[in-house]
Amino acid sequence: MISIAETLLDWYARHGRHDLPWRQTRDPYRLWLAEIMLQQTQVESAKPYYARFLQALPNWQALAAAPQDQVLALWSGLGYYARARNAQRAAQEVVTGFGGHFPDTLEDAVTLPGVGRSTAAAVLASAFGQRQAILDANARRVLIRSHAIDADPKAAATQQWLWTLASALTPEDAHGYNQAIQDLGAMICTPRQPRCPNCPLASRCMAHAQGRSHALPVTVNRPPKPQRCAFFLLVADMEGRILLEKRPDFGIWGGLWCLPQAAPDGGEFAILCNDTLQPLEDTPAVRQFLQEAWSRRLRLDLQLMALEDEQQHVFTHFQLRFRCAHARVLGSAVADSAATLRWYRPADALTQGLPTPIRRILRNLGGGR
DNA sequence: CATCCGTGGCT
DNA sequence: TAGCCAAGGAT
Repeated sequence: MISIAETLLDWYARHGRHDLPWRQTRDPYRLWLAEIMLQQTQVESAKPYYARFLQALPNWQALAAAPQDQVLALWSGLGYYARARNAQRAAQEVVTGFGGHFPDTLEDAVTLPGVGRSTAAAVLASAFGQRQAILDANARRVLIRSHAIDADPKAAATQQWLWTLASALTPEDAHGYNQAIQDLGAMICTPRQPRCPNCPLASRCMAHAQGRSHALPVTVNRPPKPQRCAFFLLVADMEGRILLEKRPDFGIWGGLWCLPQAAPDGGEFAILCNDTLQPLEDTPAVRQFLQEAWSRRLRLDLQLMALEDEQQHVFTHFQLRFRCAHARVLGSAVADSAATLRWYRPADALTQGLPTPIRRILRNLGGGR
C-alpha cells in the first residue's frame, strides 16, 4: 500500500500552491520570515506584507540594524505585533550569535525569540532539507480528522499525541511533505465544509469513514468576550500636527504609535461590568476627568471639544468600545521631550506603525468617509 | 497550564 | 450578523 506521505506528495505535485512567494526560495531568512508572518495569519493576508518587508529589509543584517519603528511600520495592520519585535531580536541574535546564519539544529533554532518548535521545524526542513515534522493548524486538522481524534485539540496530552503522529508520518522529504499537508489543510481539509470527495486521503480517513469530517476537530464553546472602553485623544498643535504616543514594548499594540488614551477608571482600557451603564457618556464630569487626566499626563493645557460617536474594535479576547475626543491646546504646545510623545503631520503619522483602528481614524481625519 | 496577543474573511 | 478561525509562541 502506498504510504500517506507518498499519497500527499503525489497530490501536492499536481494540486499544490507552488507559486507562493516563499516557495520560490531556500534562503533561510526568507523562509523564516514567511513562517513568522504566517503564524495565526492566512496566506492572502500575509502576501503583501511579505513582499514589502523583504523589499525594505532583505536580509538578517538589514533587519537587525533597522529602527524598531521601521519594523513595526512594515508590520502595521498584520497584528500580533510581538512577532515583529521578536523577529528583529531574532535577527540580531542570528547576526551576533550565529555568525549571520540561521542555526541548523532544532535545539538552537528554538532559542530564537518567536521561533517555536513548529516554526523551527518548517525552516530546517525547507532551508536545509532536514526531516523535521511541523504541527500547525493545517497539519493538526488533517491528523485529527484522518485519525478521528475526539480529544480536545488544545489539551497537552493531545498535542503530544499529535506531535508523535506528525513525526512518525513525516518522510525524508519533509520539505515537500510539510507543504503538502499544509496545502491539503488549506484547500481540501478546510475547517468548515471540507472537500472530502476531492481528498486524496479520503479512502483512509477515519473521520470520513465515520461521516464525522465536519464534526472534527471538536470545538469548545467560548464564553462571550468581555467589553472594555476607552477614549482616544485627537489634538493638533499650531501647525496641524497630531499628537501620538508610543506604546511600551509589551502588551496589546506593543511598540506601536497610538492616540493618547484614557478610560473612566483611570487606566487605558476600562473593563465594563454588567451594571456599568453608558460608560462613554458625554457628561461634564467625564469631560472634566478627561481634560485633567490628559493635561496632567501630556503636560499640555487642553480644552475638550467635540466627542465623536462611539466606535468598536474587536480583539481576540475582548471587545473595545471607544470614542474620539477632539481637543485644542490652550497652553504651551511644546510637547514633553519624552521619546514616547511626538507631533506628526497627518501624512507622516500614516507612515508609522499604527494599530488598525487608529490608522482608520487618522485616515478619515481629512476627508471623512 | 491558561491567558494573552490582531486582524480580516467567511458563513 | 455574530461568531469562528487562521502556516503559534511567550509567559
